[in-house]
Amino acid sequence: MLELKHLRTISAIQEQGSLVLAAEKLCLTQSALSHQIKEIESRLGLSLFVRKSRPLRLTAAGERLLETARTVLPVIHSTERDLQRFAGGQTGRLHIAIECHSCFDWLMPAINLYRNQYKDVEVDLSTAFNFVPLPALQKGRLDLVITSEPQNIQGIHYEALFQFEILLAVANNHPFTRLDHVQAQSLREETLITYPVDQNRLDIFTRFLDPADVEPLALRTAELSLMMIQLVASGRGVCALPNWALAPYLDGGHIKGIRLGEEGLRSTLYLALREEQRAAPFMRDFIRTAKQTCFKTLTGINPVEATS
Amino acid sequence: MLELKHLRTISAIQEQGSLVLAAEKLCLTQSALSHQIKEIESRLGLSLFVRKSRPLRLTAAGERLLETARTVLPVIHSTERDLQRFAGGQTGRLHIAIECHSCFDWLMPAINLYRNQYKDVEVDLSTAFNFVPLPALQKGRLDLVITSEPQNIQGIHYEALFQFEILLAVANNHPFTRLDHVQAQSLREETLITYPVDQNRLDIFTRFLDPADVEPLALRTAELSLMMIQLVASGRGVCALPNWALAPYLDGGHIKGIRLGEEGLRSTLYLALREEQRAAPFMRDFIRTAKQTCFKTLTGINPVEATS
DNA sequence: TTTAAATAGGAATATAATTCATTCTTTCTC
DNA sequence: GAGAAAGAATGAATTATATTCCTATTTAAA
Repeated sequence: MLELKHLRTISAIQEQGSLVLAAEKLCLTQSALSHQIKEIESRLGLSLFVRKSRPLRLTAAGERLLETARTVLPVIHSTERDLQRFAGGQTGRLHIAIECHSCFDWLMPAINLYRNQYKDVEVDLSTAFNFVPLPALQKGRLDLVITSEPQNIQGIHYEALFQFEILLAVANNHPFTRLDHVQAQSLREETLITYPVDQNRLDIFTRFLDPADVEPLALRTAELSLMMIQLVASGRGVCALPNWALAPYLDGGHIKGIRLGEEGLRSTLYLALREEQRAAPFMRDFIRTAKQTCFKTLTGINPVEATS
Repeated sequence: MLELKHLRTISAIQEQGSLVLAAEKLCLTQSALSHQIKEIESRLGLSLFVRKSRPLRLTAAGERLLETARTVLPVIHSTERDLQRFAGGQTGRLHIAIECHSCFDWLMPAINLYRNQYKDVEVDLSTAFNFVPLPALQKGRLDLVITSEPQNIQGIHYEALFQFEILLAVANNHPFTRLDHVQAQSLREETLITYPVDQNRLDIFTRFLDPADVEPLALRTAELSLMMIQLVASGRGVCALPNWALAPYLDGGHIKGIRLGEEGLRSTLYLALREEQRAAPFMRDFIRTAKQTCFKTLTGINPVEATS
């Protein structure tokens, strides 16, 4: 029934005082406005303007419509502006999922930095999934996934962050400290401490223990890497952590990091995102911020410039 | 660019979760919605929905648009409802002008009564004009004029209220009290008290003194009939007032009302309004209230049922 | 009363929205 | 994982709508 066109018209007429001027402002002919008003008036069954009067006067009903025009049109206008900012990639949404718990260490500072710059990008971080992250990313439920296992999914772009090695953290007085590296079999007699997540999401199982068909003597969980380190330092078990998560505690002298297997358990950490958002400024800037924060936060790691 | 159609569509899709259901709700085909979305998306240069997902998910831009839909659509809807009430004559505007100052006496109670019934009819009363009321009525600047001089103007309808006689109020001890009526010439020696308005708007001049080419000895003005009465009672002049405005004071015994001329200065008071508003409930009810209030407020007057 | 300027209206035109018929996707089920 | 079912996208034709052009009519000012 009512359309924005009518609000724009009544508003212009009221402003300009005549159909001729209003038409000019709206880039239409006087005739168009005349027809338009006649149409809406007959549809509503009332008059919006008092004829036989110049400048055109609004009736009570016309005033009511004008009031609505004055409240609605600015809302529409600012919506259009906002949408254009979305289109220009000036703003957007960042629903982030991490597969790697230790990533909190650098991700949080990165998010905080980024928020200063893009105040109205909605940043949201989730760790507990009841869904697999990469398909969720593809379908737009997520916008960014931090993963060390890129899968070849259509429309997903991976941005390499850095390479790292997963080390086995052991107490300073642990017999392993005399070895150059440990074999999977050696863990049969150890208590393994992990994050409280499914085993198939932990590299130590999927890439080290499972291939050798080894199960540790016992398992226990801890929420934070700091808690794991403390347990390890007091000799209550061993745990697998990325070298950069371990680094700050090695200096303390209570724990040591041992290579897992002859080759070491090496990985690259990636930011996964939808191809279509790759070029958007709000996304590019997040990627840049994330990379910079990694350099600053993590010492002793190997930055990667290449992109897969 | 944006149209209400788009807001209605995005809102329906979000509500129903699919194009098929949304189309049904909007009484359109699924194809229409699909085309519509495609069109606005390409015009904006962004996606509103994430494809490859069911139920359809909004993108960040889509959410922004939905937010606008949720604020704007209810406003539009209530505007449409209000306009339909205008069309049904349930509400409107009453800008009233009176040519007869004494009419305050019954008009004010009438307006107060009416306001209880029609809370959102905007009632406005003006007495001081820089314009002539009847043309202003015709052009919609006024909606109701109370006059005793109907003019034959196209599109104006007159509703007769009551007949009255203008009497000359004189002090109880005035020599005129012995006469059945006074001639215009008799006023040559009197001080005439009037409302402070132009003489050609006062019947005592236009219909009594001017035709006889008589000017009173002196003129003075008073704002309210009560003040005039007090001046008259204390012998400081005479004044012409409608019989009904005079009636309450005649009982007090301080003043008397004398007929002006042999025939008396008789008039009928009319409500003038635009023909097109004649049938509107809010107008009909005002006319009814006005008539009833006249009956109640004014004693000793002659009600008129006929309509010119 | 005349004149200049504005609005109203009819008919033709141009534009835009909708449908129909169909194809392509996604999701669900076995 | 294949097949079925439901939903979404698309192209072309159709329909509906809005706009223009041209002109008649009306209004306000000289």
